[in-house]
Amino acid sequence: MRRQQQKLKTRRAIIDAAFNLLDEQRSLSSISLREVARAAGIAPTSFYRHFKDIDELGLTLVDEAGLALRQLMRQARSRIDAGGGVITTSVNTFMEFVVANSNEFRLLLREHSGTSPAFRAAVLREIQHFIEELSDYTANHTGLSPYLAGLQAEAMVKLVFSAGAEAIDASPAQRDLQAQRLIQQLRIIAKGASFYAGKT
Amino acid sequence: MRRQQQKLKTRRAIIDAAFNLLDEQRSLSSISLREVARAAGIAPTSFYRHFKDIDELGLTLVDEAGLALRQLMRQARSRIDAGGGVITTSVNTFMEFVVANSNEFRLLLREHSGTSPAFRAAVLREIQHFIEELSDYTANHTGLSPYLAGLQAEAMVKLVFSAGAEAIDASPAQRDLQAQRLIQQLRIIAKGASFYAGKT
DNA sequence: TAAATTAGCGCACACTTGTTCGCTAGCGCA
DNA sequence: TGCGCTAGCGAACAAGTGTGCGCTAATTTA
Repeated sequence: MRRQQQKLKTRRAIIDAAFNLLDEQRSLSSISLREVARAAGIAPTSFYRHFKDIDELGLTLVDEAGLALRQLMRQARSRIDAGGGVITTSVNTFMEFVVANSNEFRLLLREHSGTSPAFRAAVLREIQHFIEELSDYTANHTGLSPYLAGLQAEAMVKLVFSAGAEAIDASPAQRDLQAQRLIQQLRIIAKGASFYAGKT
Repeated sequence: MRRQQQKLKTRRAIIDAAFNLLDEQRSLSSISLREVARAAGIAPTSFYRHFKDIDELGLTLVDEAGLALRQLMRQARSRIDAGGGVITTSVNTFMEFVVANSNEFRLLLREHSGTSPAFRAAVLREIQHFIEELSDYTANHTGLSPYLAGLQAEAMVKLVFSAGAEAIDASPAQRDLQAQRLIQQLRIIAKGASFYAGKT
């Protein structure tokens, strides 16, 4: 059994090494197999024992990052149930994630508009998941029509991701300001949507 | 004088060649100097007669794309003055640009979240310009406070760019649907903002 | 007309890249 | 204990990269 554990361990080493390479200046398409192997402390050829491609590694990274974000949202929802505004709690949780897992978020951000169709699709799946969850939540809690809830959720998620993109390079003070602005913008959307719901 | 004209001509050839390379699968950081030179019909070393770096070429491309977009918005404003809804006209004009100049828009989109700080800053400047213009416009035409107008403009521009990112890979039918959704979302924001203006 | 400038080129160099091919050392099962 | 399996390695390859150097040919200037 110790054999498989060792294999999992170096697989983890590869993944972690790749995440660490994805800093401010690097993207998935710009890191090389050899570079990852070097950082993971293995020979370039050993990489193939764990991943068929560097693309396969990339998809794994996107999945891991998306999973981390999804887990975060569950955590945020539980906090909401414990009290506190929906919007404020969600935004603060999101911002915490962006700061604490900047490389993961950067990965999602870059590959969302990146050059690889497969990566783009993978990120889009994650975002769509996000929108659906938020849409269901607001439909249940506000009585908005499913269509309007979806419209609102889509707009909100897009704004949140957009704000996250700015926050990632900002100072803590700037980040607070951006969070405040974002919260106000989300409230505007919520008000606007409820207005349209009342009209129809 | 014919000497300088020739130089400008090959400079243009380089720029155009680079734009043509920036298709669905390529980004600024993934195109090589030699590749651009090959596409422009010159020797790799001749590239240096026109640009110091490939980064200098990149900044030139960002500037050109931003300029094209700005010119487009002027055109949109003139159409609005001639009649037609502000939101509808702007969205339609924007979508036309995305389709007609997909490589230019893709460039802005990718480098907005790309790996080069210089490119990111350049794109951000263009977007900020956008937001300011829209903010001024709405402040003048709706009587919203400058702060609220800015908040609204920022949210709108972010949504528009986000929608453009999706539209670029979509079929014409999908694009129409996305445009419709975007228009509704922008109206929601407008309504929400006016509500907040009335309250304060 | 003679001299100076310069856009463009070919050659060369030192690197980095992905991937194939045998090989070895050691774990896991019988 | 002995045998099979396999994670990991080193060498090698063909291809691509950025960039420095010196040259040519033609335009511009004096």
